[in-house]
Amino acid sequence: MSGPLRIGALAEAAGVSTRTVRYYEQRGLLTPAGHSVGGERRYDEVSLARLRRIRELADILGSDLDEIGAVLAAEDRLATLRARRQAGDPAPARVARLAEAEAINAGLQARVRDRIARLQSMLDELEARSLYYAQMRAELSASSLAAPSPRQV
Amino acid sequence: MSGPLRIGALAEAAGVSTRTVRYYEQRGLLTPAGHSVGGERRYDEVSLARLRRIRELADILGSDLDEIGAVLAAEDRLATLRARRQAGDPAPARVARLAEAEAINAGLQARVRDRIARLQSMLDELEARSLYYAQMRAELSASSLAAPSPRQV
DNA sequence: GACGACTTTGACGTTCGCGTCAACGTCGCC
DNA sequence: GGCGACGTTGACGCGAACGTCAAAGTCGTC
Repeated sequence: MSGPLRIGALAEAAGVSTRTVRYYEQRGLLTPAGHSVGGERRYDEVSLARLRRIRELADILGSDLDEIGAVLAAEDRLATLRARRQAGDPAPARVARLAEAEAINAGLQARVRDRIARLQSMLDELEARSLYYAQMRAELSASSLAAPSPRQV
Repeated sequence: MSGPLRIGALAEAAGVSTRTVRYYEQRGLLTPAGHSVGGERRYDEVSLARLRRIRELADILGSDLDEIGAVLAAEDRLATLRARRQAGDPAPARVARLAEAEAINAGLQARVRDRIARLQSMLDELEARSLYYAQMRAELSASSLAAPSPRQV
């Protein structure tokens, strides 16, 4: 639908500033789809999707642009591998691409799992205390049944 | 065992620089246990545990000292609630403390669960693709059985 | 072709989380 | 009480991830 975007429109669509867009370009995360004759940056739907993905990753992983860049690079590589797929493709090539894709996917999974594991260990401790609190609560209500209220004795 | 620590010993025991220790103090995360007559910072085992906890949280949550501070504050509050517990304690007071502790614990759990959820959603996608790859691999090996190798035909 | 809205590059400012001097004082052991 | 190791405050430096302002050019419309 919507054609080429100027930087302001792109930025607004993604909820970031134009400065941020330019900074991402400087850091190699987002390249304009093209340029106008006068030299203005032009973007498209793909740019927008990528920019949104960057923000999503920032939300998930934290705003470490280097790490986001690494993840994006991995995802890009997966995309090109997918794009290379064609019907009359020699089997060995397909096997090789599949192997690479699986390796990249495994790498990404490892990154994410590692982070989850750290958080999970913290959550485990919190849940353990939670159980302890539940037990305390049970004991307290039991004792209050034994001696419901000072007045009632 | 070991008595009061000077800043250098504390920092080394925790694997950080003395600058970092002073910065944490400035940010309100770590207060010295006391001071020498001459004005040097003195720390103890509790300080060391806290400093290590700060680094642990940084590892788990990322190095946002404000958030780490918030978590520490919550944990501190839990600690003082625990410390207030005594034998001949009126039941209502115990109930109140328990309720507050459970609320704080729930808040911390919410924070952590939220982060885990984000990461988990990303992991889910990766695992989905992983399954897809496995299927591709199965199909490929099936077709290679049908026509094992070009040479064998 | 003029006008207003938008962009460009460049540069300086800001907040974090420290690293790194500098100039001075403290500790504790001989 | 002297000496070397260590600590104190203060200040500037640094890379990250942008915000902000200036001077100039571009875009599309009237």
